[in-house]
Amino acid sequence: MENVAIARVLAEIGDLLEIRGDNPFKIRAYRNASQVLLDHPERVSGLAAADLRALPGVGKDIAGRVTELIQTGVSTFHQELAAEFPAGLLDVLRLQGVGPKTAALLFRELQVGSIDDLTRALDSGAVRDVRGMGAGKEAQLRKAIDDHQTFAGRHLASEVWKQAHVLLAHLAEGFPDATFDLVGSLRRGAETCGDLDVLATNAPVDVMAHLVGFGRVERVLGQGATKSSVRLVRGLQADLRLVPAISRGAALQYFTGSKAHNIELRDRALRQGLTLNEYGLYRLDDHASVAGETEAGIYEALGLPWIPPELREGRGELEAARTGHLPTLVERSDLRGDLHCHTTATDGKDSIRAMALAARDAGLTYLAITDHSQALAMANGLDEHRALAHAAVVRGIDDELDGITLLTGIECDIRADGTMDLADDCLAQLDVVVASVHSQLAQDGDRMTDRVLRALECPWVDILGHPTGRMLLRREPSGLDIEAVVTAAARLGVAMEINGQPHRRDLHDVHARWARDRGVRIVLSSDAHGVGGFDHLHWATFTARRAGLRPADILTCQALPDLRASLRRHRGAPA
DNA sequence: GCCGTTTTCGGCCCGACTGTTTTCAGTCG
Repeated sequence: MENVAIARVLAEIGDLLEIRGDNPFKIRAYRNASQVLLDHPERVSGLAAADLRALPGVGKDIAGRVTELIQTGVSTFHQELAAEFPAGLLDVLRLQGVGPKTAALLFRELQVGSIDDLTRALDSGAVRDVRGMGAGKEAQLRKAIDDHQTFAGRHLASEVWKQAHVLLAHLAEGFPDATFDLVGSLRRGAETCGDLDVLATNAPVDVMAHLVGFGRVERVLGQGATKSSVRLVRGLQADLRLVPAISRGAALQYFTGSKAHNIELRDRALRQGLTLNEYGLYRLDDHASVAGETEAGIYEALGLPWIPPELREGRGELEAARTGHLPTLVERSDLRGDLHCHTTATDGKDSIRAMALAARDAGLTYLAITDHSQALAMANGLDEHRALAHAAVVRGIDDELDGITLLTGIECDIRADGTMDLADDCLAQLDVVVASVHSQLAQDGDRMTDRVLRALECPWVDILGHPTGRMLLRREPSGLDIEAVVTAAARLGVAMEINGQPHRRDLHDVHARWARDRGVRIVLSSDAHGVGGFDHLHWATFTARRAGLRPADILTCQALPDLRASLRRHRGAPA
């Protein structure tokens, strides 16, 4: 059983307990444990009972439920809870403005068990007659159902980033002396965002009216003196918070999150006789302010170094900070080269020369040209003959360029049976080979794993490209057994890619951290298909930072001579 | 239900906005 499946059951237990009105701390315990399993890189079903218990937030009871799930595929506790309420009530719970009390009330008074039931109840006028409801609540529920149908789901971080900067420009135009900071999951470098969070300081209350007047606002969800929410075009919710300048550090900390990180940090504050909110850090006894103007000051007052936002996910970063084990994370400026891009020879939009100059402008000192191989006929993939001719052209252009070195290469398809799409003697004549799966992604897990393991055995494969094949918000990862692949890659000296295309971000941060810990060397790649594509390295860097990677963990942070020597073809398998 | 540099029992993060309730509960982030 996969971790995500176990985590889903635990989370649902939390939801059902909440509708039942159970102990809120018990509900939190199930949700905590769910998140812990989701973040855990190893398959929990393979853990010994003692190791399961050792996971933070997993105690005797939850460990028992997880063990039952692994052994029988179901949890009797979960089934008993689920039998108390219709399954569709959980959809009602997830509507904006509907919490456990409202869901339980609607079920109890009106037998609402699904969103369809709720729609009927609204149409019949029954909802407004329930005590505690009214015409306002009725309208709110109608809007929530409307939004649920139109705007279900999350948004790709790169899309949110674009909208964020248009919004920031609008805000700054109205209030040039104010400071606006992007916070929330976007600042933490997340892959997708549920909403867009902006913090304002040194601004008057009028900034809220200015937000509401923004041309891209479709609907105002709430407007107050310090907090407003709007729905922008494409369904993205934006929240603006206003605090005094003296509280900017505390507010940055607070609104950057994550929730799990903040809860842990507040807990730490309480144990030190302090209380932390978005305005500052205060002593519990006399409410004297201890810190608040800067974010680093908050952490410092709690006896910790400043923690980079990308690490604030409640995955042990506070303990690492306390004991002086925070890594010095890689930065975009540490990247010296890129080993994955495409040109007009296949499905890229720009020439070899244009790509080289763009890479140089992006601060890189080397670039591998890795067009597709013949299996990708749609992309005009290269056969052996064309691949070698293309390499000769790349070498010729390299001779004419200053300030950047071009490497020859290929992104070679891994065929469905695990053989490489180009002959060994062709691959051997190139500087670098990225091996990737592009077809038959729906293969079952065992076949996909065997396929990739076989490809890694090819001695000319230097890098495994976008290992799981996932497309965020579009396509699930393949059934690949990532543990088996990581183990093989470490043994064989094959590097694994963090592909920076905003839809891929593949490897995922949890897997990247795990691969690094097992001795796999990581490569950050743009997979650029045009001169603008080198921006993707920012997203690859975000993922690497979330994984806790340092420059020393990443091959493409090395200068070219060292990089060459580190590639598998020159280094072979580690001893 | 989990957990312990005060604790194996008694805690468990904190504040803003909305709608309806005339003093606050529910929801959200």
